[in-house]
Amino acid sequence: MIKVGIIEDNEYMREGWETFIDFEDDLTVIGSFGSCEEAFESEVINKINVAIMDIGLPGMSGIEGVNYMREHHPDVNIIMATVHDDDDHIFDALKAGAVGYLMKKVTPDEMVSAIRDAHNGGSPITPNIARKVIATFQKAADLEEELSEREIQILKELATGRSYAAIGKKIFLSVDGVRHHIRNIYQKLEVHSRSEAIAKGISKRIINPDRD
Amino acid sequence: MIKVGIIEDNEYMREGWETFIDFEDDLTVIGSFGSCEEAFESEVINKINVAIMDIGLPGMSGIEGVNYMREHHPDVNIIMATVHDDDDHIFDALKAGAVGYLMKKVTPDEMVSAIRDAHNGGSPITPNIARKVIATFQKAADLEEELSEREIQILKELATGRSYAAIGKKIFLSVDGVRHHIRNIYQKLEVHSRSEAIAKGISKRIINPDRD
DNA sequence: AAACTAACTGCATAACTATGCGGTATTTAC
DNA sequence: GTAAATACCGCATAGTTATGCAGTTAGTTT
Repeated sequence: MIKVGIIEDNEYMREGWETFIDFEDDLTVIGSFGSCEEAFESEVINKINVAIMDIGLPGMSGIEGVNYMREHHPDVNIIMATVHDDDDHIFDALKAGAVGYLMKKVTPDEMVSAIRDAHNGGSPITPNIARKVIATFQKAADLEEELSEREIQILKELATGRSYAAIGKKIFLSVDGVRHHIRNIYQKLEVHSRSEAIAKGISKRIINPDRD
Repeated sequence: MIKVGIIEDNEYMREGWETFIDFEDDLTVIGSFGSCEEAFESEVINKINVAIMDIGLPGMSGIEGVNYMREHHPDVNIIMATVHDDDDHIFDALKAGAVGYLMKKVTPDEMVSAIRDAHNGGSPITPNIARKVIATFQKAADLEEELSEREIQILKELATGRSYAAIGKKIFLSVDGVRHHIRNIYQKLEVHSRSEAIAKGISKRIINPDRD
């Protein structure tokens, strides 16, 4: 039995969700709240398995609520359910720790399916939003010139904080040889400093410090 | 009618997929190949709407194939279907441009549902992989000390390439005042240079150059 | 042949970064 | 009162970065 919590200020929507979620054999709504504050004061907050969270709420916003939940009730899986389909809301919610993101016009079938998905370790996201999220992993195709393998290698080294001299020692070039490549990198990335090159290189998925 | 292409070196698997995909009213397999090279030489390659792509293929790998498709047939939606559930394969595939990622043990129902999802602008991903992908957006919780708002602001400025003096002018501090904060940032992030701070700040989702 | 390009190198120099050391002012706790 | 922590500031200095200018070598193109 998946225990569901709903945090949504519109009471008609809240009751509508409650009704069709409770209709499912394996789901039960154990708490339904008009605001985060109300939810956090309840006795059931730590018994919820999956929470459906609106973003635009009175008082504390849904995103702030996710931050709070992540800190105080980290085992609750939170799905955002909202009208906001802009990047800021999407990525702020994911950054805060939401595991799913649904547009409010989602069908009852899709909602219960999403709850099960989230409970089973998945990440239910409305399709066009999911595509938007996945697209952020794609290597940028809008650079006029691609960096060579050598340039990418050097950019990776820049991101580790190494000096030109240390990089040169590692790849068997003089300091000025390294600098020559770095000039090319800056030109291709249309930046003017090491800092900009690193930031842009990571943002455009040319390098990835977590995995390189 | 969604036109499907299959690129998979195991012929039994290929035929199995073909059979149940063709069984659907709205799906049809218009091409089935044992390798990327074979697929790219075919006359139907540019008619495919959704391609199911293995990663471990003879000759060109599936990920290299995605890179090629993205360049030559950018309208084809590619779903990886593979046994590899490690980060490198996942993120290399997404980086290359795959819109979906399925573990091979996926059920026939899930596969056809994924094809429709991808065709309709979504991003079908096996649940535990999707969760892993979404988790990369979460702000890191493993830092011993959180950066203050002021420190985050300064880190954002560092990533733009501004000098300490320019940053100080912007936020009404002396160069040495800025430097004082920067020392604190380095300490909290456990880094020793501007470059490392920027790379780590982006990786840990403390700052996001695309949106800041 | 000459011209062009890319990779590597060098030198000079101004600006910038990071470190060490020191300080003041304010707030909080004992 | 004292002590500790935080935010801001200052100075000196060595190391590093970025720019401008120049060069050599090898390969490719005209």
